[in-house]
Amino acid sequence: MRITINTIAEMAGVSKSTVSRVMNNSKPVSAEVKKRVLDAIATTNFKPSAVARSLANQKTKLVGVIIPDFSNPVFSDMINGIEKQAQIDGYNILLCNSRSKEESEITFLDILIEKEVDGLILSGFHTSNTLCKKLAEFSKPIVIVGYEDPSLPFPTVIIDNVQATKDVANYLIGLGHQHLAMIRGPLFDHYAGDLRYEGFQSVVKDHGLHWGSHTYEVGQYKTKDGYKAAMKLIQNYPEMTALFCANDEMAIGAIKALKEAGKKVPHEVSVVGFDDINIAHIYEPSLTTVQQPFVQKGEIAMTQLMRLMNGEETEKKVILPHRIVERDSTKRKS
Amino acid sequence: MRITINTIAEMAGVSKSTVSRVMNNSKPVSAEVKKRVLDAIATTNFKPSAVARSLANQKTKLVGVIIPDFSNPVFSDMINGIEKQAQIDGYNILLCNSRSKEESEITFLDILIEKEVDGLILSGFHTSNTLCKKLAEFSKPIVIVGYEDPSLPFPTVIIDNVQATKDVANYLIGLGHQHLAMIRGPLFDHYAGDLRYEGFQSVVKDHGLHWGSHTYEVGQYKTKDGYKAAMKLIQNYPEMTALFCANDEMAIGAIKALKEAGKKVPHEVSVVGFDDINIAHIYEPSLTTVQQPFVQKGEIAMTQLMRLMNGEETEKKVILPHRIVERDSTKRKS
DNA sequence: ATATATCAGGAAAGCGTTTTCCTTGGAATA
DNA sequence: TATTCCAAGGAAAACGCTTTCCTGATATAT
Repeated sequence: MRITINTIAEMAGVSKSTVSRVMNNSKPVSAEVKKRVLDAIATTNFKPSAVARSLANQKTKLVGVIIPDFSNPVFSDMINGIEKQAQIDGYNILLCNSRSKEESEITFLDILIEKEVDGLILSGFHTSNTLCKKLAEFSKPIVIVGYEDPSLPFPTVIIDNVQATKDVANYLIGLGHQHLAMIRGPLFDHYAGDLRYEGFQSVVKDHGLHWGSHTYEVGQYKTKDGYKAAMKLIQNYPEMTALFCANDEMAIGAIKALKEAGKKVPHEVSVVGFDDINIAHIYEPSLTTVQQPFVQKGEIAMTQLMRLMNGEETEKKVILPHRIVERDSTKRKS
Repeated sequence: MRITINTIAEMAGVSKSTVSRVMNNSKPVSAEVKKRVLDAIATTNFKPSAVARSLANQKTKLVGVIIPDFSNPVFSDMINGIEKQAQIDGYNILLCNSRSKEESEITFLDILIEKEVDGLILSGFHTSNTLCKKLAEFSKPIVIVGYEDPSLPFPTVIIDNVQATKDVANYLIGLGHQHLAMIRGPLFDHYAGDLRYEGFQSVVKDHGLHWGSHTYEVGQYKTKDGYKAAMKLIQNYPEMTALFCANDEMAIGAIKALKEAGKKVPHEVSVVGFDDINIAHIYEPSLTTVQQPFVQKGEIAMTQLMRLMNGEETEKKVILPHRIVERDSTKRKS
């Protein structure tokens, strides 16, 4: 026989209402009765059922988190932040790895709705009509983290990707480089592919430097994409002395390609990455890159969500700081 | 007003029992009635509440996963496997990151019990008395993955750490090395610290080679630990030509130290890691290491758990294969 | 002294399902 | 034709809590 609130009520010789009141401090209970109840709870090691509790008060203390890939350290750091913050208010996270597949996103969304999570954190999402409709129907708080989606009306936590890449361009130009190239992310993706290109290219053009279809390539953020793209750039744009990659993995692939092509990094070509994942400072040469606060991103997203779940207001958009971390893969043009 | 099973029942002009039967195929319902119900469900977009369902049938379709660190790629791969498998039977995972803190483990365990998860996967745990008691009280299936704990009576999924490290020793000796050293993990930890030392050292001794307190160091699995430990070994054991590290991160730290000390890898010293994390093949020199199937580990752990939750039997211990991946950090002794 | 407010605690309804136990009408059997 | 079965579907209990509403007793105000 399972121990329930009734067991405790009987043992303590009170009604279950009283037990509930003791557990939740929801109404005063005389000291003497309270002691009897607490004793009964302690001796039986009773734990109230979160399921029953959720049904009764229509709160699950669960938040759903949908991310595209949690092998990616970028996301696991973020989840770390989310989880850390969630713990404070006793929330648990229901983690869903969509593997960037739209059908998974839909399936997971349905599951999370059925599980009646109290809120949702989205991080990389195919914004189809089906999805938008479902998100709209889901009448509980939602926060988006890591990317912007103008078609979605939810609070967002991001960094300023355009400004960050402008900074990179200015930094490289400041080092005396005149022939800049870029390996950008895919077009129309949600991982800031366009934004990061946008900023970089605009500064290069503003300085009247060389820019055209042969000065950049597109990659899918993987090491091998960086490698391939760099190989092409070496061919098409041999004057290049500085290369900016839209994430660190591609940057490392690019460095590999440059080495193989006999171009020394940083002596002949400076390379800059983006994200500052762990490997960036371990690799040799250690990678100059744009650092963004992933853990904090997760923390703030969760904080925002908790505010919303408490019925409070939040800013529509939080922009977190980024900074360039200078390491051994860049050097003043000699 | 919320849409519930009652709404559907009214719309279709049937009792809620019938609606439930249609949704679960739990009893035959005439084709005509079934259609009315399904129509009502479709037009209202009704989703039954998982909470209410859980309360009624005493199953949550949730499994708890407690891991010590999910920034570690070793664990995120495993979670990937767990999650992938869980999806098949419609289970969701409740992820708990204990950050290796015993109090967190206890707190999470309590939470998971309250949430009435249907099963538990443990991966790295401080086996205190409190914890053991709680685990015993939790009367639902538990599977342990990644480490062995003789004091716990639960099914386990692991690799043969002792054999793996024996293989490494034999491999290095086979390459002609006579002066082997090791950077081992902490004593008494659950991440195979002792086991990995055990196997390696026994083979070295069996071959009558040099072994003593100056031929190995202890590290906490981080890059900087590997670096420091290697520095000491270079001092204390300058004849060393082969170094085995209990994980890849320490191996990379060690290579850094060796380079700085002017010892070329692999020409003067061969280095072997353990785990084959992503960085191992990206680093230069790429790292010879022991590969273990993390994703599969997670998958199998979850499969076992699902069997148990279905009341089926499972093996007490599953041992997964490992293999040495030979890369550029090792070389025949010249 | 009487009327009113305050307080602790119990009874019962409600949360949204599933499932057991009935009822009913028609088909199959005697 | 009378009896037995069976299938479809409804009523109600159950799951384990929270919360509203009520009661009776004690304290306060008149």
